[in-house]
Amino acid sequence: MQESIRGNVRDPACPGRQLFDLVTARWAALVLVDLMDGPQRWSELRRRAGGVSDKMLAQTLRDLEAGGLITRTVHTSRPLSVQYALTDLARGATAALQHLQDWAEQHTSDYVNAGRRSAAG
Amino acid sequence: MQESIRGNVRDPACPGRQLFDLVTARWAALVLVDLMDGPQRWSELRRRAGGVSDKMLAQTLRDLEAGGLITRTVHTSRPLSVQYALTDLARGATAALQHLQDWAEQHTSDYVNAGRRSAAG
DNA sequence: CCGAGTTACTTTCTCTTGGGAAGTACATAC
DNA sequence: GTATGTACTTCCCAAGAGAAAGTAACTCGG
Repeated sequence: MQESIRGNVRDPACPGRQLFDLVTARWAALVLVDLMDGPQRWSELRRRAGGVSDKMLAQTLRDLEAGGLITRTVHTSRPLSVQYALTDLARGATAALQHLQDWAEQHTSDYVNAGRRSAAG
Repeated sequence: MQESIRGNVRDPACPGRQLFDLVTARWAALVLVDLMDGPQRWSELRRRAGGVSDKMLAQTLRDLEAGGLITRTVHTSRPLSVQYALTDLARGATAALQHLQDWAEQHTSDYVNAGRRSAAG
């Protein structure tokens, strides 16, 4: 059994905060949710994340792997492919991230309307 | 009744994606969860966010207000105080963000251990 | 009235970060 | 040899983030 060390997200020096920053990072959040549909390759992730650059995808993937949230598997097949998959550790985070995405998609209209408050009355 | 326009977080041009980026922004996520405990003042938020600079807090707060996620109320009392509070729109997001923070705090040990994989065997 | 302190920001300066695009390595197809 | 495809890496430059000082309105003390 693991020690029940509870991190503190409010403390910038706590690793728990780093973990929080890691999963809420600009591209990490998108990538993690994409991976909920199953393991995926570089090119798939790049397409689905929508707007990510090669450089940022590589960096995001490496950070996520270093943090133990995803695994990287190289398949030395003919054109060479690499698969990325979620670890068990990541599951809880992706669930919350998925809720956040659903919320954002469902409330898109409210958000757009909030930006036009001056024209509302 | 609102139109049921569902945003698409994968599309970088969709306002739903902007909304997602807004709530997952570095400091916005911390501030939104802090505000779940009730309306708070500038100095409170600054203390609780842990490590945010004045500039970034101001910018985060303004972005959040512009997006309709928080309200800003000025109390022209003696030393001057400004209170920030969540809007109804923000509620769904803060709930998910809270889950994410809880997850990060609960799995801090796992994260720390993942970073030491080379010493594990 | 003058200076010090408080709160809520704004501005400036500088260093880090992020995006775009080209380059690399390996293999296939022609 | 040239073009295509996958999975990255490197370089350059502009946007962004942090530190710290400055600002504005008001109060207290002398």
